[in-house]
Amino acid sequence: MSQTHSEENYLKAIWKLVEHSGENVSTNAIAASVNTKAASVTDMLKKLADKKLISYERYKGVTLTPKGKRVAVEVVRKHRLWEVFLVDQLKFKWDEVHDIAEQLEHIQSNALTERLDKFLGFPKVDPHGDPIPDKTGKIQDQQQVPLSQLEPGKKGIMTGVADHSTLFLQFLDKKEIKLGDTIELKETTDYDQSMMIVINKKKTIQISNDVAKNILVRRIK
Amino acid sequence: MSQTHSEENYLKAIWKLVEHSGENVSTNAIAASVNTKAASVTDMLKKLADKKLISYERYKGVTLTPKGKRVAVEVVRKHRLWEVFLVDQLKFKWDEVHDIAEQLEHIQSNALTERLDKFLGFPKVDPHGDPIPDKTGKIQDQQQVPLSQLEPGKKGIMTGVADHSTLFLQFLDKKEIKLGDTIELKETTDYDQSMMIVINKKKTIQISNDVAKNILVRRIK
DNA sequence: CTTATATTTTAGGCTTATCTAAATTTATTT
DNA sequence: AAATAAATTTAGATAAGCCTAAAATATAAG
Repeated sequence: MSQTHSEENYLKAIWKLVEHSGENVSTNAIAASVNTKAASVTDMLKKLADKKLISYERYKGVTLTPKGKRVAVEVVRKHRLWEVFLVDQLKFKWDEVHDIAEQLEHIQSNALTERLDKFLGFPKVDPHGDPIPDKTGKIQDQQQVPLSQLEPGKKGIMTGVADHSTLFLQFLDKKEIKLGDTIELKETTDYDQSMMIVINKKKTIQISNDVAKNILVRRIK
Repeated sequence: MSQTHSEENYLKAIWKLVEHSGENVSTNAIAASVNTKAASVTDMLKKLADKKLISYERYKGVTLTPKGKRVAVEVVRKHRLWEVFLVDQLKFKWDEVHDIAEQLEHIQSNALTERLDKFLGFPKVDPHGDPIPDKTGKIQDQQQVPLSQLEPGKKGIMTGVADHSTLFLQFLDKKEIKLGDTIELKETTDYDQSMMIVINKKKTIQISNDVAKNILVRRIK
C-alpha cells in the first residue's frame, strides 16, 4: 500500500510532466527529471505498472492511473505545505527551501499533513505561488500566463514562477520583483523580445525574454 | 561524510545502550533495539567501523568513537526537537509523536535544525522530559531517579518517563499524572512494592512498582 | 577443565535501486 | 522505402541492507 521514496519521486516527476504536456510521458523526460539513466527509469516503470500506479506500454510512454495520481498529488501537497512552513514560520528565503522540502515530502503520516495544513492556516499557494492541493487532491486553477505573453499596455499580478532555480529566484530578489507585484508591460523590443516593465507603478526596468517567460502573472483589467 | 537512515538508526541505538549501561554494547542488544537479526547487525558494525564511527572488535561488543557519538547525538537532538514541535505547535499528544519524529530525525539540514530550535524557543527537554542536546552536543544532566527509589515521606517533581510506550503514556494520562507534578511517596507496601502516592498535594492513588520504576522524578526538600 | 549453552560471526541469498553496454524498436532523413 | 539516428529496453553488474543456516568463539556449568 505504501511507496518508497524513490517511487514517490518518480510518480511526482511523471505527474509534473503530464500536467505540463498533457501527453504520455517519455522515458527520457523522466530520466532527466529524476536525474537517472533511462535504463533505471525503465526498471522503475515496470514496478510502478505492476503496482497499478501508472499505465505503461513498452516504447509508448506512461501516464498515471487514478491511484498513481492520488499518490503523486499527495506528495506535492506535502512538499508545498512544508515549503510554506519553512518560509512563513522558520523564516527561510524562498530560494532555500526546495531541497529540504524534497526530504520532508516523504514523511508518512496523514495526521501530520492535516495538522500542518491547519497550523499554517490552510494556505492555498506555496512561497513560489504554486497551488497547494487540498486534502481531497483538488488543485485550484491559477489562471496564470507567462509575462512574455502579455500584450503591451496590459497589466498582471505576479502569481508564480516557471523556473524554481535558486539562480532565478535570487535574480528576482535582487531586482525586487516578488509575488503579488503589479506588473505592467510597457513595450516589447522586436529584435530580442526583451521587455520594458513597470513594477507597482513605480519602478521601470528592462528584462530579457528568458526572464519574462519565467514570471507568471494573472491578467488584470 | 553523510550517513544513511539505517546507519543513523544504529548509531542512535548504540548511543542509547552505551548511555544506559556504560559498557560495550552487545550485538544482540543492538539487534533487539533496531529490530533486526544479529547477523544483520554484524554486517552493519563492520561498515560503521570502516567509517570510524564505532570501535569494534569481533565478539567484544562496540562503543562509539567521538565522531560516531557526534552523529548519534545530533540525531537524538533532531528527534527531540521535532517532538517538541509536534506537541507544542501541532498539538499532538505525547503518545502520538514517536513514530513521526523517528522519520523527521533523519532530515538533513543543519540550517533547519538550528532554525527549528530557535523557533521553538531553544527548549531544554522534549515532551517526555528527555533532555535535548544543544548545538554542540552538550546534554544537561537531569538528576532524576525512578519514583520507586524514593523513600517514604519524600517528595519529587516528575521530570520524565523511563518507558516511552504509548500504553504507558496513555496510562499516565488516564491517571492524570504528568510532567511537572509534585509527587509525594506516602508508603510502600512490603509485599509487592506497590506504592501510595500523593499528586500535587491533592489526589492520593496506588501504583504498582512497575509503574513507579517508569516514573522519573527530581528529589525536592 | 572439559562439556554444554549462548552469543556472535561467516557464508550464501534476496530485494531495491542504481549503472554501463548491447540489443531492439521507433522516428527521421534522404 | 531503405538507411541512419534517436529513444527505449534488456542483460548483466554493483552496493546497501536485510535474511537463514551453519560455523566459530565465548561463557557457564558440572
